[in-house]
Parts: sequence; structure tokens; C-alpha cells
Amino acid sequence: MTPPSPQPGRNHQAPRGTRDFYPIEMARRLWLEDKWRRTATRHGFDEISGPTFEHLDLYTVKSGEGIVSELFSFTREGGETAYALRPEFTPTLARMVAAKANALPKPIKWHSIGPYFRAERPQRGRLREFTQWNVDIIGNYAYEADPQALSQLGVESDAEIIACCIDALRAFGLTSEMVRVRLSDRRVLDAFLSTHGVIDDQSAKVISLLDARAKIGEEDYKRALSEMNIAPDVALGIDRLIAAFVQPEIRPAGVYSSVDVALQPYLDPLAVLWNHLRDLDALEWCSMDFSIVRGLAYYTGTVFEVHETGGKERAIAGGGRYDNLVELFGGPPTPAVGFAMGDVVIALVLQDKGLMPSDDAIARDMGLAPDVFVIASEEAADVLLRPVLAHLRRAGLHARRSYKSTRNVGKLLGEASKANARYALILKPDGQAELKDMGVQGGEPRKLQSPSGAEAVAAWAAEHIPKA
RNA sequence: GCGGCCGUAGCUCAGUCGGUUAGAGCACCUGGUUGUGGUCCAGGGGGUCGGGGGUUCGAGUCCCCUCGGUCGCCCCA
Repeated sequence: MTPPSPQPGRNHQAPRGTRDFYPIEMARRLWLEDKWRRTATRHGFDEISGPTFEHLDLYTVKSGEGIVSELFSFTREGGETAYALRPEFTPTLARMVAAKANALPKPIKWHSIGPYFRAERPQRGRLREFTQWNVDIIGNYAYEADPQALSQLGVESDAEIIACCIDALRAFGLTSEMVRVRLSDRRVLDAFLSTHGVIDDQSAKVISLLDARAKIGEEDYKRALSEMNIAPDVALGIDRLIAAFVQPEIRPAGVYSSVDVALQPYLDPLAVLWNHLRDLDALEWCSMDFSIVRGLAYYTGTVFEVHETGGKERAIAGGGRYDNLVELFGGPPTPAVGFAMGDVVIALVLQDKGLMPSDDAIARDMGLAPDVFVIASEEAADVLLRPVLAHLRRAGLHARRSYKSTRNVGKLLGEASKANARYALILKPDGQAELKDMGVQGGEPRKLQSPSGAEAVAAWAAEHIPKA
């Protein structure tokens, strides 16, 4: 096998499904990540990070060999160990928690922002490399003391996770009219189906059928159910269950009789969850929707997805409860719940809704715009240029200059304007200077009257430039 | 992995029936020689027309392959 070698005159391209981030794209990404980070911090999550590749079997243990075709996996030249670029964070998280489970104070509230990789064919909203935000709450002291309390204590964390996710959506300027958090609980459907004799494989099939229902259409859905010998009254019961819970405002007590009393133990926690969501000012964003099941096998209870209301884009975020994953990776039995939000879909949705700020606005928001753009108006002022820049920068200001040869102050001010500079500092010979507020079109510059050295000019300018 | 559509300058696109040295706008660079901001004027750089092969006297244009983009299927952590 010949290693690929660069050929003269041939253009190299970024690999399929990856992106180059030029300054503007990078600023947008930083802006996005900043919203995530600030939201998580407000909600009390500590930021962590892990390796961007793991042992391959970290992923096959949980998801089976079938997952391998979706991964970028590799072995070192001459090595034996199989690795894979991480396709998700949860296994790493479970591993990290399992390794120090007894030493970490509970509950663990961690979040993480970083790149992930999936060997899929890129399409709208899905790339091969993307940035993802993971937010998780793991472990619960009370739960360890009393496993029976899981359903009650779990919803406290479930609600916090969902509320954090919603707060991030708020931070992006989205409203509850624009997006919907669709909530479900696998335990409810499982319980309903098993009380009607639908169990194991058949139950899983029904659930994945529900997942596909909107896509395949009502007729195919019903035909598939009857082919599985699912009784019509069971199908009807599923619909009534779904219908009864579309509006969170409907109190679960009111639907027990119309659905199935056997579901009560699983519906009670949902009622508590709703109350918590109301307390956390999150309820108006949420709808129950038992057709949400999530593809992953490791979810054990609550699952949710965030979708744009128009239904045009892929899920903005998704998550759920995974109470046995830490144990699977060698830790003690530990309840956990979390969600992930990727940069690709949220960016598409923000663009759809006109909520993506302009490049200039992002530069300002992120503090990337220069505080001051220094112009030497005449050759005699050149000697001041570098020392003044140095002093401004030492004073903590973001200071830039032109590299053009022109002395045309109008052009140089144009450059300052294009660079989004807040102020222009025009150096004159003999140490005089003018400071111009670029936010005021045609405004009179502030003038430094008495001649001074570079340090004094910079100090004078710094004094008159307000903090961004 | 499978299918539809699309590849001409950094971007958006013209380019006639196959016919000379491939064009425009925007962007970028320079200048408009003491000038105070997104306007204007002039000039400039930048393309082996995604790549390779074929048909032809001649290919940006027609055919095949390939690479890439995009949309969908599978999958979706």
C-alpha cells in the first residue's frame, strides 16, 4: 500500500464532511460555544474534557459490532490496539466516572464541549466532524442509600437537565413557539405493552415502529402492527396513551382509568417531573410525546428530543436517562441523565429563524473587535506608531494598525471601520494625536493638545477609550 | 454502503450550433501625490473551466470513469 503523497499542482481539500474555520466561521463557533459554556456554568456544571479517540471496544461493548461501520477506527502502524475517533461522549464520561466513582462527590454535574466524528455520508445537519455540547448529571447520594427512591430522585435531575437545555435555547434567542422539547419515558410504553402481553423483541419492534410512524405513514404503521399480531385494542390503547399526554397540563390522575391502572407507578414520576419543570420555568417548552424513543439502546427511562416547530430540521438536541451505563463500565450502580447538542443543527435553525447575529455583532459580542486602530497620519509620526501600539497593548487594549503604504487618512479610517475598530487613534508629528469614536459617523475627534511621547499618547488614549 | 441533482476566478454566475488569447459583478491589492470612515474613478493580480481518459481538425461545451458538493435512503449516539 503506497501512502498518499502530495502531488505538485494538485489541490488539497478538506476531507469530506469536515469544515475549515476561517476567522468569521471561527468567531461564529466561539459565539455558539460561549452560549453553551455560560449556560452550563450558570446551572452549576463543571467543564471537563476527555480524549478525542478511545479504544474501539469502548464503543462496541455498549453498541455491538454493528457500530464499527459508523466509526473512524484505526490501528497504529505496526500496532495491535484498535482505536476509534470518538462518535459520542457518553462512554468516555461513564469510563471517567467509573474510574473515580467513590471519590467524586455526588451528584456529579459535568459538561463538555468538543469535536466528535462519525463515518457517515454527510447531509443537511449531519457532518463527519462536528462540535457537540454534553451535559450530564451522574449519581445521587440518596439513590445509593435507597434504590427504591430512584423514580422520585431521578426526576429532580431529569428536570434540571431539561431546564439547562432549554436555557441554552433561550440564550440563542429561541422561543417556545419556535422549538419544542418532546418528552417521553421508555418505562411507560414498556409497561403498557407488557401488560398487554407484548414483550421483549416484539416490544422493541413496536417502539421502533412508533419511531418511524411519522415517516412511513399511518397505513404502513397499522399494517405492520397487524402483521405482528398486535391486537387492535392494544394499538388503540397506544394512541389513547399518546393522545392523553400531548398536553403536559393534563394531570396524569385523570387518564389512569382511560389507559391502564398498571401504568400508575410509571406515570407518578412523570407528574413529579412536570411539577419540577414548572418550578424551573421550563414547562411551556415541553410536550409529552411517546413516539420519541431515541435510537440508542442504553436509555433506561426519560428520553427527550428538541425539534424545530416546523419539523424541517433534524433534532437540535437529544438525551435521556441511562441508569446502568456507569455500572457497565465497571463502576457502582449509578443513575445518570444527560443530553447533547451539536453545533450543526442549532446553527441551521438559528439561520432559519434569522437569529444568527451578523458577523460584526458577533465580533463585538465576543470582544474580538479592536478597541483602537492606530494611524500614523504623516511619515514624521511613524516613529510613534510601534511604541504607541506597544503601550496600548500593555494597557490591555486590543490595538491594530494598517500595513498599507498609503497616507490617505480617509482610506485608513475606512480600514479601521472595516476591522470593526471602536476607536481610531490618529498620530500626528510632534506627539499630537486625535482620538475618533468610530461609532459616530462624522463625529469630531477628541484632540490631544500638548505634545507628548508615545507612552503619554497611549495613556491619554487608553484613558478616553471606555471599556467594551 | 445505495440513489437523484450539481461542479467555470475566493463568492454569485454568463459563456450561443463544439470554433481564435474564457467573461461580468462582488471581494481582494494598488493608485487617485497633506487626506478625517463603508460612496466614487482608474488600474491590477487571480482560472491548465474539479481531475483523468475518450470522440473530434478542434472540447468549458459531447461520452465514460473518478473526486468533491448537495439532497434523500440506511443509520442516527
